[in-house]
Amino acid sequence: MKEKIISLLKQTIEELVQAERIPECNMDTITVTTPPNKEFGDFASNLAMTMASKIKKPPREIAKAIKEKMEAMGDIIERIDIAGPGFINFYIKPVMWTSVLNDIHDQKELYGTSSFGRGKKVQVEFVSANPTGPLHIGHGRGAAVGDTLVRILSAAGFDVEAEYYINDVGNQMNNLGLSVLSRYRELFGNEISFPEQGYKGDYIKDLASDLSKIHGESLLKEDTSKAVEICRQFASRAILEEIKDDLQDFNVSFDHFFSESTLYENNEVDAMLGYMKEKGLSYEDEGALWFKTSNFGDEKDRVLRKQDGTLTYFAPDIAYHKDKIERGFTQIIDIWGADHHGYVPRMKAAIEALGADKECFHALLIQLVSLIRQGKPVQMSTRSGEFITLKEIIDEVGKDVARYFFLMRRCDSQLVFDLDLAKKKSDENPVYYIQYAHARICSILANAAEQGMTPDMETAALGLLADGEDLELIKVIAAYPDVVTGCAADLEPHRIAFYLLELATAFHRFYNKSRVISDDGRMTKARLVLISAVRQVLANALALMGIDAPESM
RNA sequence: GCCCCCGUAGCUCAGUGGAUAGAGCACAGGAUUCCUAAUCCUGGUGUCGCAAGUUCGAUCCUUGCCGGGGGCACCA
Repeated sequence: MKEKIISLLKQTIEELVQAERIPECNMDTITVTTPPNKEFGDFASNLAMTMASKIKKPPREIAKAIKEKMEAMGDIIERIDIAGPGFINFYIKPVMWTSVLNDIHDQKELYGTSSFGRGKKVQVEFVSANPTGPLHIGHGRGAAVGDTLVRILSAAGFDVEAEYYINDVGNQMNNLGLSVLSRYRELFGNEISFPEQGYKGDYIKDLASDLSKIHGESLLKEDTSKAVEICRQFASRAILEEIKDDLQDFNVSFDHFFSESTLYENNEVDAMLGYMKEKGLSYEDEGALWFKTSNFGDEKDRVLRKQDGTLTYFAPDIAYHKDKIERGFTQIIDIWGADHHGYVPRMKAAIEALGADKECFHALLIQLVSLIRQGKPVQMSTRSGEFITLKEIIDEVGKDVARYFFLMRRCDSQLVFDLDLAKKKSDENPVYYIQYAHARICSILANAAEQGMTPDMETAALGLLADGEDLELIKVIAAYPDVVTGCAADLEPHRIAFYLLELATAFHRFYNKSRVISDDGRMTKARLVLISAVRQVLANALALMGIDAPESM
């Protein structure tokens, strides 16, 4: 509907320009918004005010010219008001709104999708936790945000790939092997000092125990380096499988798991270093190899290869992003924990140095999650191995509630996850409130079906809905496509969560004021079409968040 | 010291270069012979952290300050 107003407005301006009533102007900046108050119409534009300074005419005069022209050509518009300093307020003919019911009926689960993204290739990389331990609650937020963003971008017409980068090379992995080996030796009574930087969680003991069932005592006799290698491989594979299981239980899926080790196998890291040298972007100093990130806006240069000859984490990461660029993505979106924000300028520098447009790279930073149980914070520390895992959260509150809670704040806002609220099956819990709206509609539709009535577009008199509570509800579902494209354009998945709450509220209000199945046969038919459309939109929006739409509760 | 994010109702948080800044919770009262009461309705509160600047217009943009969190590695 908003799109229709914008195109009408553009057409009007063009005609006014041709008639030389106003001079040429830029049409791309036309904005149409939903006004803060119903009294100001269904849509409003501040166009006349923004044009006023450029063409040196009073805004109300410009608005008047637009109003006269547009009112004459509108099948959609009932009337136009000029208000305040020069707002143009549009009032849509009530009957026009009911056409959205036809759209929803025709498009079903595709209602809300668009060609906004024009099929552009986009990659979203998220979670990417090292396979050194189970996913914890912080990863959960990243997973919920990333997966939902992928679904939204896809709905908005982008060609999206979801990728998980596995850091399966380097110190952390060695550390994992050492930790498991120590626990393994412990099992056989060998008192071995546990590595200082080792992983202390109980899952390490479980892995050691599994290993002992396969290998018996044989690893005790191996060289330490070989034993560590065996432990490392066994543990990282097992942990990665567990991560994948957790993600599946969380309704999160990836198109591609990208292993860091393949960068070395395919010589991509060396190739990147060669590229840097060739372009004169790297230099040797104090025995280390540096990358001139300061040429691209970073505050200082960064080390690629350390004095001891080993590479920093940054080096393979550049090679990884080079690989992404070469795969032809027009947008590369990385979802990181907010503690990595200092890493953004150097990654942007790398993207630019690699010859790509730095605007194509977006780092979405996810703020911290803290847990509250019985009003008290739950202490967590990765180092001590005391952290709440994603699996524990899912087991305790369920996948749907967890996903919603992770998405009910803006990404850059810290999140307090209240476990008691999450488990409450009452009106305080927004997830059940929303799902209940869907279940209620299903229940009404089932009752209607028992009486031999199903929603039928052909025979329903939709004109009956162009008023009162019915119209209010229609306006909410009509806004849905704009919400989806808005989320995609600004990379803000949390807006779906807020929209769902708004839609559920609108439906519950409608339910309490109006009966769907009544003695009035014509109204019953029309409202069955209406609630069936509402159900479809609830289901579509819930699907974007990866949350179930239950038929009964 | 430098950098990033946040600061909006009692609490948790949305929101916007524009019109009277919103929701949920909490608190109080009310609604169901009828499609699920996991529901709805009615109540009111704001120095949009502080100050200056840009603007016809700033809670929003810029700068400085205050407060909270995070980051400043030849760790990953």
